[in-house]
Amino acid sequence: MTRASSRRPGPPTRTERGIPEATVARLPVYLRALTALSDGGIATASSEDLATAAGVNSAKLRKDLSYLGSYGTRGVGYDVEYLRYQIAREIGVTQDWAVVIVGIGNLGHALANYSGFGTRGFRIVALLDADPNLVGERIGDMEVRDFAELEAIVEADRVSIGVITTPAGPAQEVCDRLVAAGVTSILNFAPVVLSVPDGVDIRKVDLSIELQILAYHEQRKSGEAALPQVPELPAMNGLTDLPSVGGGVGA
Amino acid sequence: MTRASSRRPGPPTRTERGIPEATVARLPVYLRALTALSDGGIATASSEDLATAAGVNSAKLRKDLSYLGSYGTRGVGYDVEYLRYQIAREIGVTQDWAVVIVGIGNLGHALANYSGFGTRGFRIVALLDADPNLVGERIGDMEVRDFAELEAIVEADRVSIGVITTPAGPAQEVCDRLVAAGVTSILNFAPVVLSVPDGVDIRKVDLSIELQILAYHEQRKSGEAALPQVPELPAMNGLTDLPSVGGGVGA
DNA sequence: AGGAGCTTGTGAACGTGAGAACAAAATCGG
DNA sequence: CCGATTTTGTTCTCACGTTCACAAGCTCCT
Ligand SMILES: NC(=O)c1ccc[n+]([C@@H]2O[C@H](COP(=O)([O-])OP(=O)(O)OC[C@H]3O[C@@H](n4cnc5c(N)ncnc54)[C@H](O)[C@@H]3O)[C@@H](O)[C@H]2O)c1
Ligand SMILES: NC(=O)c1ccc[n+]([C@@H]2O[C@H](COP(=O)([O-])OP(=O)(O)OC[C@H]3O[C@@H](n4cnc5c(N)ncnc54)[C@H](O)[C@@H]3O)[C@@H](O)[C@H]2O)c1
Repeated sequence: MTRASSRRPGPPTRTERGIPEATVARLPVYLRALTALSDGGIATASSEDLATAAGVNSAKLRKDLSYLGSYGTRGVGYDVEYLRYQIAREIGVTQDWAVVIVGIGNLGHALANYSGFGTRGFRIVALLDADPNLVGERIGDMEVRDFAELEAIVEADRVSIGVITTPAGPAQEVCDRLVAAGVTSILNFAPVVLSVPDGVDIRKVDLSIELQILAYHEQRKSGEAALPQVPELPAMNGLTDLPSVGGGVGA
Repeated sequence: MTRASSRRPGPPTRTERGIPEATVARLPVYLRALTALSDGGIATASSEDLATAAGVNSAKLRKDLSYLGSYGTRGVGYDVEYLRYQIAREIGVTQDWAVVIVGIGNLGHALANYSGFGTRGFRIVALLDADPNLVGERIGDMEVRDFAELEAIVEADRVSIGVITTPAGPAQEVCDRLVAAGVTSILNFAPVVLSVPDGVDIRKVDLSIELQILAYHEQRKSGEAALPQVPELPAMNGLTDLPSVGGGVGA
């Protein structure tokens, strides 16, 4: 509210260091590309190089980077190490974030075994499950602990990120417990829409949805003019016959 | 190119049954919400009900559904079963799609054990891995087969969707093999940017990126006015000193 | 039969994102 | 030291996505 109250069509009125969501979502990709270049011994890279490595258009990449500041050198390009550090700082992965995983079944085990976290700014501090048969099991150098310990762990380790890999049924309940315990960011793998209060960020990873999106495009590739234009299929009749149960869904 | 070549501000010139990507990405969510309502014995639901269940704004939901046709009844709402069928048909999950999974490590095992596919329009026809020690292992009612069998399997089972859960290193090579074998849609879990020819769709699921996006917002929540405005940090000096290795990244 | 009350489908306004294009800045060769 | 060359940072324009707001259409009650 300090400046830019004129509300003119001008530039999107980026709120004080506010970076567009679309850009935020690409920064990690750039970060990874830079790390790869760095590991390959490359010290300097142009926006074209980086864009290729990240799989985006170079104009977009330059504009994205311009939100962070002017970290390139005209006529030369970007210093790989320097830019990498700046992006890491902007994202917030120069420090380590403590993470808990709830629901150590198929997927939870896979995540627990995954080594790619530590190297990327995250530290798994606890594996939690409600099943007494699982509690105590060792996975790598960690041990599955009882979900009841959640609150104590969140407080002790200053956990701000929680990962939900329970079945869909208990996911909302688990989510509520996480939020109540003080977790303010949640990554959800369960196929449900979780509701959280303002101030809590939530992202979901949903395999079925990804596959269905692929299926849609796949169908259009093969189908094209194959299917009858609009099948005008089964019973639209059922509707008028119904006693109109409608209305009350959930809340 | 048939009609609407006037290029006027008018409606987005939806190409013959072309549904906006953003809408396609939400249809699976609606489908799931409808299935839940259906299982709950609800026969009719308003756009408001559906929107709540799907976690979106009701105007958006109505507009999304309007791309499929007019399947609702004014003053009443949508017939749950009927709409569910129409969406499933539009996405293409009234038929089953054959899927292969390549790379049966931590994540591949989890996916192989996951029961949520069959019920959603997908059928896993093969689990493939290059590691001879894994080949032959039974997972559920399937057996891990050698990656060399890929081409035969793709042809025999008309596989159009492939899932990559190998490490990042071999992912591009695996991807190329899949494409060469005839797979035209790929879901990639490896943290690399895969390049594919036109006509092949690719989607990625990237855990680290999701966590980093959460971290960014998390940092802004806690930080706000805590950090020094622009740390103006380390060596931008390094740049001018360098022999300017720049240029040749990859290709 | 006619009007009251809902709820859909969509037109229009607004906001965000992508990409082309170019001026400004830096290097390098002469 | 100057002009050619390279590559960034930014401006402008167009496309896409979201949300509001309301007329059209349906049901139900009187
Ligand atoms: N496995 C996959 O490949 C896969 C793929 C896509 C989506 N998913 C989704 O991910 C989630 C987990 O899948 P999975 O295959 O690992 O399931 P799973 O059944 O193997 O594991 C779920 C775990 O959660 C635990 N749990 C249940 N209720 C709990 C509670 N209230 N508090 C704490 N822990 C609890 C269970 O004890 C179990 O260990 C599911 O929602 C599933 O739909 C899984
Ligand atoms: N495990 C996780 O939770 C997790 C999380 C995020 C991302 N990922 C990514 O998913 C991928 C798989 O992870 P993971 O933990 O299951 O790894 P993993 O090492 O356990 O499994 C990889 C499997 O791929 C097989 N493989 C290797 N090269 C192959 C080839 N050329 N052809 C066929 N198969 C081949 C290996 O034999 C192995 O079985 C990785 O790219 C990883 O970065 C994993």
